[in-house]
Amino acid sequence: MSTAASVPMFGCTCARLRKLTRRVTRIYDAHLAAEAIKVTQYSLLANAARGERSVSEFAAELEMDRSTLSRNLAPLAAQGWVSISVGADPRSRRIGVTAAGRRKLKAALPLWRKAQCEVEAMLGTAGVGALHGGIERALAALPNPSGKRL
Amino acid sequence: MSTAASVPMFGCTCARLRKLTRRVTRIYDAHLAAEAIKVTQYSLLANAARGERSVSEFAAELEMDRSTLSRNLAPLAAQGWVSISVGADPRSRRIGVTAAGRRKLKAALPLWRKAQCEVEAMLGTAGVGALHGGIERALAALPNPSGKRL
DNA sequence: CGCATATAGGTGTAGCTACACCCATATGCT
DNA sequence: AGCATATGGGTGTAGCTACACCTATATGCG
Repeated sequence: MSTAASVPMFGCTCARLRKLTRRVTRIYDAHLAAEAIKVTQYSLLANAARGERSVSEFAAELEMDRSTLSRNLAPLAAQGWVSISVGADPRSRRIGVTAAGRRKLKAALPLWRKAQCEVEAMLGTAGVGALHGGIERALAALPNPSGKRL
Repeated sequence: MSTAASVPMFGCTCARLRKLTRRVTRIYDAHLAAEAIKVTQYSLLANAARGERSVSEFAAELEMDRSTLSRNLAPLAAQGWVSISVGADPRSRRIGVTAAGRRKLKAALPLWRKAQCEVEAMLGTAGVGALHGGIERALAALPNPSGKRL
């Protein structure tokens, strides 16, 4: 019977997701504030630390618009945490982490860990498992919007 | 055994969540673009249609900063979709939907539905159930950051 | 009544996000 | 070589998000 069709069965998936994201982001940011870094920046920095890449490659991994990534990198570069150098193809840029960036990462790690633990504690082992399961499943199932090349 | 403690067990919950939110938001926005409205605005409008409320009440329900809500309402007011009138307490504002707002809502509903159905189809009945379950569970379990009153 | 405090909402500032479009360089084809 | 096209990245514009702080009005108490 496939329980009818998708309408008031649940609320708007997107809205629920955004609401949860707002909450979770606030929790992480509250912890990371002591190191004056936001969770979005921390994630970017941690990701950049996994190896030098071009803006496009980086953006593709994060599934973020290239222009968004460019802009998000700007404050990190301004702080001297990431390096942006010209690649072999002079149009391209190599995004990497600086020594200061690694130090920042190291300093922020325990704060990130506290946030992560706090969330997991509140959710409970089963809750966090269910949430991550749902997220991973969704990330695996949802392709990017049809023709769009972001 | 409680599978160790929260560190590399999963990636960063916040980052995963944000990534999924980016993807899902793009899908909804792509569909709603035909009516020149974003999913965030659609949600706000639909929510406003449930009855006139003050900015604070509205913000509390959405768990959104009052200032964020104020700003997000501005474009809707500019389009003439929501009304912002002075309440009994002259400091307060009553947020409501206009006739044009209801028309917009009506016009956008099928587009929203298409987006919702598309996501559900891609996730599958089980997938969407798991995701919503995880989200609802998390929303129920996570309090707002300690002392913060947003 | 008059003042201290609390509450409602907005501003300033800063960062995240994306689409449309642009410029520069690379690449492929003739 | 020369030109069409593709690719890498940035800008313009617009909206979402939140914290710190401000203003104005309401409320409570002596």
